[in-house]
Amino acid sequence: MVSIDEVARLAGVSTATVSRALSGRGHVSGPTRARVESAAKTLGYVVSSSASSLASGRNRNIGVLVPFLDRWFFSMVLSGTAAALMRRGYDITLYTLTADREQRRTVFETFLRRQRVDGVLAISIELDEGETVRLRELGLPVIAIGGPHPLLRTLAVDDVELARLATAHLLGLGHREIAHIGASPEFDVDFHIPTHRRQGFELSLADAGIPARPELFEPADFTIEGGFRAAKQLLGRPGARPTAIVAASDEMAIGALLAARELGYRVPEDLSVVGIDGHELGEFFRLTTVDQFPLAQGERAADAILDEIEAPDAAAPRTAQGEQPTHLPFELIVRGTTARLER
Amino acid sequence: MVSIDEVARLAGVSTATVSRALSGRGHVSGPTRARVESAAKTLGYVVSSSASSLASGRNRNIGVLVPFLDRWFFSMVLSGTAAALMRRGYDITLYTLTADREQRRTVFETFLRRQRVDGVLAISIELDEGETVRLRELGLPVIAIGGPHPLLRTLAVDDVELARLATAHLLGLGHREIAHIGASPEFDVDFHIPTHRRQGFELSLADAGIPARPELFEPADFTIEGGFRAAKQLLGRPGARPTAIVAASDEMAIGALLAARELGYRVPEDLSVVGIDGHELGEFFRLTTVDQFPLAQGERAADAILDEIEAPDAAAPRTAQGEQPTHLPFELIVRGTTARLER
DNA sequence: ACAGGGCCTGTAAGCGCTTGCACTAGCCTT
DNA sequence: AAGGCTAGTGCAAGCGCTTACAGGCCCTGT
Repeated sequence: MVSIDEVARLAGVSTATVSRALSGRGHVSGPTRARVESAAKTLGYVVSSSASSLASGRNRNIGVLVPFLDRWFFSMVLSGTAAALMRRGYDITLYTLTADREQRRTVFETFLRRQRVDGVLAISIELDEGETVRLRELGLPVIAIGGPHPLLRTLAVDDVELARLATAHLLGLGHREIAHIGASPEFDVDFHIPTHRRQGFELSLADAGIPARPELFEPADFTIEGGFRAAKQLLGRPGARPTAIVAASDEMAIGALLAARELGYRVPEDLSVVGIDGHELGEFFRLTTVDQFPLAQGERAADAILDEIEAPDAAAPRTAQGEQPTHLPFELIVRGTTARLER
Repeated sequence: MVSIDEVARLAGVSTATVSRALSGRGHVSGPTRARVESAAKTLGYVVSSSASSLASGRNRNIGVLVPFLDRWFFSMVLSGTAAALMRRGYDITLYTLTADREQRRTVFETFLRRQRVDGVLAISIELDEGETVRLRELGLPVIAIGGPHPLLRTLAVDDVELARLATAHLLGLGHREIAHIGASPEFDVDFHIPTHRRQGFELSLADAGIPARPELFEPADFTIEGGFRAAKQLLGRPGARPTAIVAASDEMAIGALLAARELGYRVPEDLSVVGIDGHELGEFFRLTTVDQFPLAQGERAADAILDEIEAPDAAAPRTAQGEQPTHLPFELIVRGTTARLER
């Protein structure tokens, strides 16, 4: 591997000047910089990250914590993050946090402490207090997507409002018997997303003067299959037939769609269904949904953390612990699974 | 951050001994090792990766190249890789290779040359010759999953056999009019996977003495929607109605299932459908498929590269360039979408 | 009893960069 | 005209580890 000395020799300057020319720090005259750059290019020189990190304390590397890689939502956020970081010349080191406490501990106490990253992005991941503390103790910028996290700077959608928007759409179409497919209590580990969405659903009904009816709530597990089963319950039950369903995720909404079809319901004529998330399959199923733009979420978080790292006054944003989460945008996408209630 | 000197002082030994005790290289007596370990634990010491890398040339870090993060198959392979690497104490640095040539070049010429990784895993990614050469020039172990790659050590399933197995299953059930949903030619960039699967399909038919009928082939784009459209073509066409379909991916098979349902076919009574891959949605749709265990593929590749890196005789495996790809296992999973042909 | 050979440990020389400091030269103030 | 600045460059001291080398010790075989 070619080293900085060879570049310095070829360009006829000291290694200090090469370092300054290539990193853009300190003063280097135009012609000198050009000579150095051309020498580096000729030799195919790239700074050694370990030597550079050791000397400067900077890594050009961000640690990203994710709970799963194989779920659509997280993949999208991660995609956005990866693209944005790469654009700005940063590497991304991936840490998958499973439920295995022992392994999680290793991540926080060993992997993240190797001084390999300049900042940490926690994507949609529930952290216990110890983990949060250990994260803060790294002394690095940390940004969480999805929250709230009491002690971390957080970017999150307002799940209550999200669900409220979905529900209001159905109300606006004249529906009154609206069911909700949410999550079983044990799924509520995830920042209470299901709970918040259920709250939004109920608040929206309340706004319209409609009392919540427990028999129109059915828990599921955020999968297509779960949504399918829940919808079968909801639609197969004697009495109380809803004319519309708000599912707390697009996967569950799609499951509901398939269930409805199997039971002979026409969608949207006999039943309206709205989902939440903006899942890629939504388009095929013509699913009306509230999109939360996960790709953009990832990009935004990546840019935010790099801004924080590269900010001259690094102190400012991090002191703002416990601040209100920054709210991310979402949008109702009306497609073909919701329609005005005919009576 | 606590440094090795503090640990040395607390344990009453030299930094050299601390390094040896903690890394397991060289000889350290039992009691000394114990003292060092306890001192390290007390102080919460973790070796600085940059200092360690600079001094030793080892990074405990593997670069992983993927084409997409948001497709189920790649996510699964990556999941497996991440889990296996973490188990063995390695970090994983992720590089997403898009179609943007310029950006790809940066990855090969800058990112990967920062001497940050000890090896590279190329997951299901088509590399042009220049890229392959640059990869080899890194002087690091490289393993590709999915191939073949002429110049790289490769782990891959035999796509011809995969499709052959799927087709043979239908033949074994008595089907003779079997259609195939494969890929449009422009999708063949991916190692000719579609082409190979089509070959397997046709070979299997030939084995049974059945001539290939072009009207029973329909191209699609590997998505549910594509499979749906293709199946509609196949099943809606006058004359030549197939009694079974082999789809080159589970997503397309699911699309076909939905199309069949919409056209009033009962599956599997009127139509058998078999997919390929082992997609998570397969279970819900009761899809018969040939599983290729992507998670295990990722784990296996990770273990293989670590073995190569940690092997005492590092020379051996890498000389074997251009060797035959190691073939990965696959297995027919019979579920509910295929049945014996009733006549 | 003594050479030979492990085992265990310390000393110190780097690994390849970055950056504080020193210095020079030119330019701007006053 | 003198002092003060700033830009541009080089020198050299680290950054926090790893490891070759050397030395001391103890065990073994003959």
